[in-house]
Amino acid sequence: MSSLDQKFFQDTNVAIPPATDTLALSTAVGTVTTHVAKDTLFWEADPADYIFKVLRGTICLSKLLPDGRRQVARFCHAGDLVGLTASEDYPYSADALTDATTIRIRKCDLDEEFDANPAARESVLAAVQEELSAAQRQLMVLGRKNAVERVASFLIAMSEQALRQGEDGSVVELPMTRVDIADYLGLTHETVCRTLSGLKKSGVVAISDPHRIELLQRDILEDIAEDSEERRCAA
Amino acid sequence: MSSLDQKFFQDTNVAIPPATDTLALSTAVGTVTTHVAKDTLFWEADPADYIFKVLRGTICLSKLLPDGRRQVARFCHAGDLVGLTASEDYPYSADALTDATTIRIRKCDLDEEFDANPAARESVLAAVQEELSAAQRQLMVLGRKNAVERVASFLIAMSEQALRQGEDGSVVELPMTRVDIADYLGLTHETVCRTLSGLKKSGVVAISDPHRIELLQRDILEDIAEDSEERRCAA
DNA sequence: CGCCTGGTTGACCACTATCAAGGTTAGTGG
DNA sequence: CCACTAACCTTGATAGTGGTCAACCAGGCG
Repeated sequence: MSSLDQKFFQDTNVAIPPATDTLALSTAVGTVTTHVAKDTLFWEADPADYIFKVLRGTICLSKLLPDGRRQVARFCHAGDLVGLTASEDYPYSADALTDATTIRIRKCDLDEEFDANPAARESVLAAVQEELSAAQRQLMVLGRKNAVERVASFLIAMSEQALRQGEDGSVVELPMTRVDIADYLGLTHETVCRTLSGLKKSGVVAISDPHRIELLQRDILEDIAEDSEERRCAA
Repeated sequence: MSSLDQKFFQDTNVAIPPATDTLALSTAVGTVTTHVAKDTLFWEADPADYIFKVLRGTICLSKLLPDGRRQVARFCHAGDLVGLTASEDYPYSADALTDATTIRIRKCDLDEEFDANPAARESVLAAVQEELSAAQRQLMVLGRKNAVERVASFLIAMSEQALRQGEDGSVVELPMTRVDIADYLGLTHETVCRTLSGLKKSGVVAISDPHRIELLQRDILEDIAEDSEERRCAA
């Protein structure tokens, strides 16, 4: 087993939450792959021959309607698996938002790995369950929350992601554009801008650079995200 | 192995799609449980000690915000697994919309089954992947589709469900109320009513009974659901 | 330097939520 | 059997949130 092989299934960053950790896997064959920003790893409806494990960078998973409307299903960070699906074809496109490194593994090789190492399937099952759980939380965001609540939920989630990476959760780096955020939150980029400006004006966040947001009052942001009497505070 | 045990992992209805089929499992211990309409199988945040396999009836999975706003994550039918989660607690409540029968199995027993029968985990992984894929499709519905498109998508999905059960897909039985549909589609029940009335007026569907909808022009409904120039046809 | 992409803000308006009323059906008790 | 009640469904009038359209700004790059 080469060191590359090992790497696919080991923790690849500071801290990966247990549920998305594929540590238990051990002998699969993968290829380290680098992507520059705006690279497409694969397109929606392409045959799903490979899965990717993100080592570094941010990957954006999105779907399109025939008329061009776009929905971002997920932003993937170090430790996340991309492209694992039961179907023949990818159900979404995957684009690198930043320069990124992944380990790419053929799906059939993964199946072999599963046969050789049942614990591998266990850890992948846990990862998919966690992904499902996140998708269901996002259903609540898209179905029932208003614009401020959506943006607040997003900022809190990004902050928690930063914390998991060992960073300080009080500052959130946003590798994606306002359009990406809007397509993730089911809003327009204008509404995302306006809402962020509102939060800034009310002192809940500070925005020096568009891609760097400081959470000045995290507790209020959490109240806004979760429901909150306080959600009118930041209009 | 009792016949009850067998039953948990076998096809329990006319036709269950491969991806959600848990046929491969064979020796787990489950208990047949009956529920009357409006029964709650479990509440959001209860300890997730059991999973359920639906044999008959419709189960509604939903989440609440503190202020009472509700989002339905999924309607479960015969063959579906309910309550399978990586977390300690259920991430949603499960209510029976109709009288229903399930097989209930302790999570720890399922884990034992997995150890004894690795193929079991494989089939469960496929089921969870299918569920994830459905959730991601629903993200597009909630994030990017308007009212008519959402309702059309829902009717088509229910029709496909009926087809999988061996029924005629041209008539859709809706066991849920307008409020349930609204909470699933991120709309209000008034908007659901109005939209259905619009589709009825334009001749796309017929609604004799509120819970029985006939798809008179399935092709148009599909066009509306998918994007469509035609989506103005039914306002 | 000029173009292009991305971000921000404003004016206006449409879609859907909200509020309200009335209708229908099923279940319950007299 | 019928009256009463309570869900549930439907439709109408009004209002508000967020979308659309438009303009302008800032930064990066050819």
